[in-house]
Amino acid sequence: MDYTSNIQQLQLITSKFFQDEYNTHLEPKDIIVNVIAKDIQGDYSVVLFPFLKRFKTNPNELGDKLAAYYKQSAIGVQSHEIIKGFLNLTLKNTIWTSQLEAMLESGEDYGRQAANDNTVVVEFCSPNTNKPLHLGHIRNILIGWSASQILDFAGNTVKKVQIINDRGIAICKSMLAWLNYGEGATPETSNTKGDHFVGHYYVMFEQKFKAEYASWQETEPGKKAYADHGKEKELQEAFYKRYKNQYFNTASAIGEEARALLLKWESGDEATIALWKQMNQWVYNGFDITYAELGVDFDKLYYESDTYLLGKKMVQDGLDKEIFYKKDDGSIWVDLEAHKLDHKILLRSDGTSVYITQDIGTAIKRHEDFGFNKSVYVVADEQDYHFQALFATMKTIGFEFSDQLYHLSYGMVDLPSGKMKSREGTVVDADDLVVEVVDEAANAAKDSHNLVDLPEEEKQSIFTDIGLGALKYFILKVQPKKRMTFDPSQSVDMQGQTGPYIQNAYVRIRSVLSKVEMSEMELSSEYTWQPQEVNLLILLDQFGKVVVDSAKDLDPSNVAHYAFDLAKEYHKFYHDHRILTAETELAKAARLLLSHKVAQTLKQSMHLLGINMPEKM
RNA sequence: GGCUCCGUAGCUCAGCUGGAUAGAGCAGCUGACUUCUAAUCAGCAGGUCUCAGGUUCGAAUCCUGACGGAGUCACCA
Repeated sequence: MDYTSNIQQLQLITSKFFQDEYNTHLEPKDIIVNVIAKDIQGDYSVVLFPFLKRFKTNPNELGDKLAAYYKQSAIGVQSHEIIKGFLNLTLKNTIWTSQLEAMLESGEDYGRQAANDNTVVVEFCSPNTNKPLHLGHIRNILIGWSASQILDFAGNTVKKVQIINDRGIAICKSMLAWLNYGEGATPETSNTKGDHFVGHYYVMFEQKFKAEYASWQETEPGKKAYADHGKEKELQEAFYKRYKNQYFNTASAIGEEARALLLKWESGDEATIALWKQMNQWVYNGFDITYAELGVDFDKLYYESDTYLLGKKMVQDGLDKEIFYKKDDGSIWVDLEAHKLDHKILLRSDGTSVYITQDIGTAIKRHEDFGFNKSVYVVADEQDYHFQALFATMKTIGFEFSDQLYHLSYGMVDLPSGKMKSREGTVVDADDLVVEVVDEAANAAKDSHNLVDLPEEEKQSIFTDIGLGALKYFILKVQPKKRMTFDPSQSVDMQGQTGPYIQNAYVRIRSVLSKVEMSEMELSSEYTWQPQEVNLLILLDQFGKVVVDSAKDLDPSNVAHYAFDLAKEYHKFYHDHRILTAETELAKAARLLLSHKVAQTLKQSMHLLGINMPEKM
């Protein structure tokens, strides 16, 4: 917890050097210290260029002075070399021993940052209740979960929440289809997972609607709509695509029915509410299974049906205070031009709420509940504008905490064939995907002699860890803001830069450690660390910085790449060095303890990604 | 069209708060298991960092502009 990395120490001492020698204050963090590039002699390098002009000196003079200063300080510089403006340092062997000792002392908490007073709310997943979760939700969930873990490990108090969009026209569509065609079926009678069950009726509604729309296009009113409203040179097909929503709201019989159901819901019609509750419950039961499969949970759930009224009230208040304005048709708007945005509708002319209305209510409730220092919304980048508008609206209303709202925007997931389109049935279902990756892991393990004797249940648990490890790592290794291509065949790869590769490094270590009594092992300052061991120590030393940076940027991919680098370096070390039959007892103990720390750090890194480590594979 | 984001090896991605010769993995080709777990390791090959200017000791990284791709600009969410 109070571990200070070598780079931090070098920065601190260098800052002190400039204070002592030049009577100038430099922020330690502004002093550039790098891990040395491969193929160059040394462990760390200090970049001298930035100081040369300022202190009217040259690299050799400054470098020698600095090196001399280091040598009398605690950092333990063994030797130095000045090359092209870089001061390259090799640390004393004993520094590595003492650093590893400090790491071991921190145990599982190595890398964890001291607790601060910040509460961070992280919203993620936030599904609609009319259909099952898909690949897009999976990226969302994994990013949100991992960001939460990282924030927690970085010292914050974290609250994981979601807003469930449980009301509105979408769920009414499913309800209507069930009423008309369900014949009283339930998830139990049809032996279907609840969310899929409800989704089935949603799809059914869309199909019926589509058919109705197609035949309407052949009727006189349908043709007339094209003639009247079609733009010049607009093809029929394009027009009808554009006109679909309007048709739904004005001419569609089935649309009329759905909207009538929504009105009944809003007026609190008992039977409608009961059905709505029932269908939502089916969906929640289904979601819960998916969350459990993915290994995620939430601290608090918000429901749109609970928050939209507060949102409406805030809009009314804002109107009363003339922060917002009303158009002649009765719709209420906010002018966000001061924020370089547009005008945004807050309430429809019929008084019903739109998306942003409930988001206002939700933000307020959330602030009341947690008094957060930061509230993070994990939502795809297609909603970038929406969140700008939401935050600006909150600011316009006058909420101080509006500056603490943050949209963690992530890119949408594409398939190799292009965009996922529900209409074309190319959406990858979350549950199917999980089954697929776990099957693939089982398939890859069928020849493993390490698992043959295990009970079936234990094997299944390992396959789940590995399959999910592959899937989660594949998604999390990409920076959130980048759009990513999801190639199903690549996502189940278990070789190279993958989750299983990292898990394998851990498993190898665990296997070795299981053959000795670790409590008898002691580090000795007599042992001279080998280059590959120093490489591992350099990586381990950086873990805290990785945690801090990842928390600051809300970027799990940073942790993912770190875990891979560490695993890769370990695999190499493992290949080239004997551990249990090391040259000397000193070497054996040193390597065992080093391996132990690597295993712990790998496990912790993967934990931050929401990935479990199996003990065998 | 306005605004926002992205553009690095055949493919998937790092590196981006400016630092040394731009890195991994996959795919391709060569090798290494009677050995602590080969889901591993080593090697070969693969680049105009989209392009053009600018800033500077130094630019994949910062700025400007172009080109290419995506998103958004709903009384949808």
